Amino acid sequence: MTPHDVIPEALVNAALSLDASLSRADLVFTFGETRDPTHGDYATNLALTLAPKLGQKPRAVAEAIVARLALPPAYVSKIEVAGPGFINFFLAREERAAVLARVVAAGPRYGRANGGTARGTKVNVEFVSANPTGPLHVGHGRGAALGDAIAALLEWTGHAVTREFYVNDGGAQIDKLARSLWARVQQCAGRAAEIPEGGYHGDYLKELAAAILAREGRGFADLPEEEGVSRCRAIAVQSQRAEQDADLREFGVRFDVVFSESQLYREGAIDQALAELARHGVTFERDGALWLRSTAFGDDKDRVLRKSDGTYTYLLPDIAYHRHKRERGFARAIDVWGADHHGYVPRMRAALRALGYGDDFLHVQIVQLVRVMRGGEEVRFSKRTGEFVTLRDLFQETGVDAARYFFLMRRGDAQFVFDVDLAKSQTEENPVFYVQMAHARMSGIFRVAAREPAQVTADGVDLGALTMPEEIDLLNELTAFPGLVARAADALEPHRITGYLEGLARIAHAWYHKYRVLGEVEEAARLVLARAVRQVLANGLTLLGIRAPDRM
RNA sequence: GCGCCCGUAGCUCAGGUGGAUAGAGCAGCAGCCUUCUAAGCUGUUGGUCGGAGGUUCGAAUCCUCCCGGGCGCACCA
Repeated sequence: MTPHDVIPEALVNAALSLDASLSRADLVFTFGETRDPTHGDYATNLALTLAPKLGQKPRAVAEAIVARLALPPAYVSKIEVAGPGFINFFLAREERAAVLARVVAAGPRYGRANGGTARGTKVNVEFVSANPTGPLHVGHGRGAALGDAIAALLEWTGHAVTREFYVNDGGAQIDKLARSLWARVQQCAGRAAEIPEGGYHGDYLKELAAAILAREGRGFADLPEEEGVSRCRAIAVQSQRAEQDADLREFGVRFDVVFSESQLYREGAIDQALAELARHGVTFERDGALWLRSTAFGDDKDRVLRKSDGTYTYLLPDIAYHRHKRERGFARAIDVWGADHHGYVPRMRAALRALGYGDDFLHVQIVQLVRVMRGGEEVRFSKRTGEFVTLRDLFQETGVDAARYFFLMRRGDAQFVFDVDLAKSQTEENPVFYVQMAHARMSGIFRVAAREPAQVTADGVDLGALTMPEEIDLLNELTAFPGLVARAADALEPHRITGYLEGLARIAHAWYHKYRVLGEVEEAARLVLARAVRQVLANGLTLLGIRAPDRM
């Protein structure tokens, strides 16, 4: 039980006792850490929001609530009504230090939710989902880090999460890839051949073509064109998928499910989706094509599902895919998409409405494209010209930890400039090193003391010895962590965790620099504090998929 | 033209779903190593929250309009 559980509960009970007509739904208020220590440790605006409903002055309501507040004995040292009607709580010293016992007891699980409303809810997080037409670039890396962290946040708050990768292995892009590869095979065999219009010019197809000829023999180039293209298609998809998987694995991202578009065709899911849309009466024919009446569901124009040439647009398999997710039992589907797809959101949402799904089923998290800076200049990349900044290039240069951290330290929907030089630097300016260094320093204390952090507990230790301002700050920060994780998960915003870690690391560095642990009269208490700080730094980093090293 | 995202210190960005005097980090300036990592710490300068209205006890946050940037508006994916 943390102050975040205890005090709000007491507030609710006190408020309800004020007036018989009040119900829990009337009590809308915030409770949280204060920014200014003179306002105590925690504050609530309950009286301010309640006053209009009761027709009384906020400060009078606040006084009435305080008078009826039933908190455990010696829980707070002071409660005051301040400003326009805030209620400020000053935690008793023993209660503040009690967080250390909670951290020690929970260990790597500190910050995970162990109860609540959405326990075990099945959530599907689909991310990266790069077409198998080439290597992963830095934008995919950002999506990978973000999707993985969002999935982790949901796991930490008790959801049953499936990490999923969708492979577009049908459609025109793959056809172009296959024909581009076939052209490279011809060129490699010494024949004149052109990369088709809109095809792929990258060197990786040259290398793949050479490998094919080496493996299959030069007769491969003599196959009839359609057979050659067909075999190139299978080889190209398989090869690109294998490379993407290898990159992702090294980047620390693992998927539970890799789902192929072709599976939807094989299972008849496309036709089923089409039939269900027809059954809902939301399709119509015009100009030889089959359309979805998406304007009836918030889209700004109707959309083609089946083109006049009989083939399907991308929308239909995508509808079938999300219907498939629903039928697999997921209560929510979170899709992490690149910014270049954001115009696609309204029609997807409209399609799911047409199927009768609630708007809370699909959440599309847009991830803005990444610009890469090195040596003060922007590094350009383009699939068209074959010039790449691949994800692999990036994390091999900066390290996986730095790359992941950088991708996560900004909101996903904000534009982002990746400073390669900063990510590589091993100084305080680099936030990931700064945070990891704080963890390493806490570890260093135990190394010098020749003690295992796990063996240091709060049992029998006088935690009242922790009285310095930095120590009070640290205790408050540690207390705030579980609530922060919950809010970050709710908002699907991992960058809140990096911000928290930098703040915690800052105080930890200041504390470390200013006070000694070993050999001081406060040693026992400070060792417990160091252990708890180390644990929470590690938990936050681990959640984000970043290592917490014991030495740098 | 329409839609979505964004505009906060010189720079890069936070700002807990409307709260108290808008915060960090870099950069700048001034300091700190016989000590568990100076791979660090301390102090300090710096603001018309793009602009104008509105909603209310209270707005960086919500609404409207305008300015400026990015992206998207296919019988492509």
